[in-house]
Amino acid sequence: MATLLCNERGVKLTAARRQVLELLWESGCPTGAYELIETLQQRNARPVNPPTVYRALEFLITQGFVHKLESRNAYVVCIHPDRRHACIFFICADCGVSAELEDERVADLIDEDANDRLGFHVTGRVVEVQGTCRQCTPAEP
Amino acid sequence: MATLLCNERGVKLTAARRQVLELLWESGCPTGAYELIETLQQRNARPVNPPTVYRALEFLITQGFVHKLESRNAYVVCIHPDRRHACIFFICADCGVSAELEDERVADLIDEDANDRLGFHVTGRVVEVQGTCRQCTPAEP
DNA sequence: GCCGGTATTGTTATGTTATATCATTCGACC
DNA sequence: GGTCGAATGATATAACATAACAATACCGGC
Ligand SMILES: [Zn+2]
Ligand SMILES: [Zn+2]
Ligand SMILES: [Zn+2]
Ligand SMILES: [Zn+2]
Repeated sequence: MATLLCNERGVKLTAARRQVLELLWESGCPTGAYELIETLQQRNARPVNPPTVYRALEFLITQGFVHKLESRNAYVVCIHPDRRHACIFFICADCGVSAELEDERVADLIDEDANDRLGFHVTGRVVEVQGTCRQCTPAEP
Repeated sequence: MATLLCNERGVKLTAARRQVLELLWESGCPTGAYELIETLQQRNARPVNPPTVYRALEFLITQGFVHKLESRNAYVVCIHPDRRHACIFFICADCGVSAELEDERVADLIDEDANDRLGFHVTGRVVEVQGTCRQCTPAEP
């Protein structure tokens, strides 16, 4: 999947990059860079330095395979890396999972505010919601 | 202003806290914690350690006088600290200024998505927009 | 005024996240 | 096989943030 997209785009999903992406898939949760470093280290049975992982993350983010959760300093796989999208992250403060949702309406409102009220030219949006997921929210009485 | 609100709320705007708030007001821009530390150090002509500033920031954020910009690791004064509000930050990548805008509609859409699509209980929202402000955006031809 | 408890600040150390820099290796192409 | 640019390795350090405990300030009751 990511391999295909990389081929199409003429960029290389090298071993290091693929490994980081796999780790994030397996984790399923937003994961910190240093946690990735540790896991990689164990798997490869040799030292992995921060730049290795940060460079891989930079690539994966640029290619749209991974998002950074700014409010957590954590990284998570994108659920639809094949197209540009305006997404919202819902991050559970209890169990740590995050859910990515697409909602053009939010992006449109933001862009509208930017244009009409500020004359601001939008290049990117960070929308991250804190709270508790369904599993971690006790049912209403 | 902040002094009044603190009195109402029965909390103290001590010297350290007031100084940090003043610095942020003067700066007018999102400012990093370590920049605040340096400036404080110079003004007071004595060493200022990180916990001093981080504790002040924590207080100011709790009281709603200051916001943290997660995507910048920077802190900025709130433009309407007297009431709870759902705000959006527009951050210029060029000159660094940020504009805070209130828009309930965005918050409502987010909450709607959270409820209807995820069963997610929202406790907080981070909405930060990257781009260029009016001054830094060349006029259309 | 003094005492005792609580909030705040000082101090030191350390944890966590991220990047700069330069050397080395890899891989495609000629 | 030699050349060039991309990618990785390796070391160091920058930037951001908190833990832990000691010292001090503040405020009530006495
Ligand atoms: Zn995505
Ligand atoms: Zn949860
Ligand atoms: Zn505000
Ligand atoms: Zn600007």
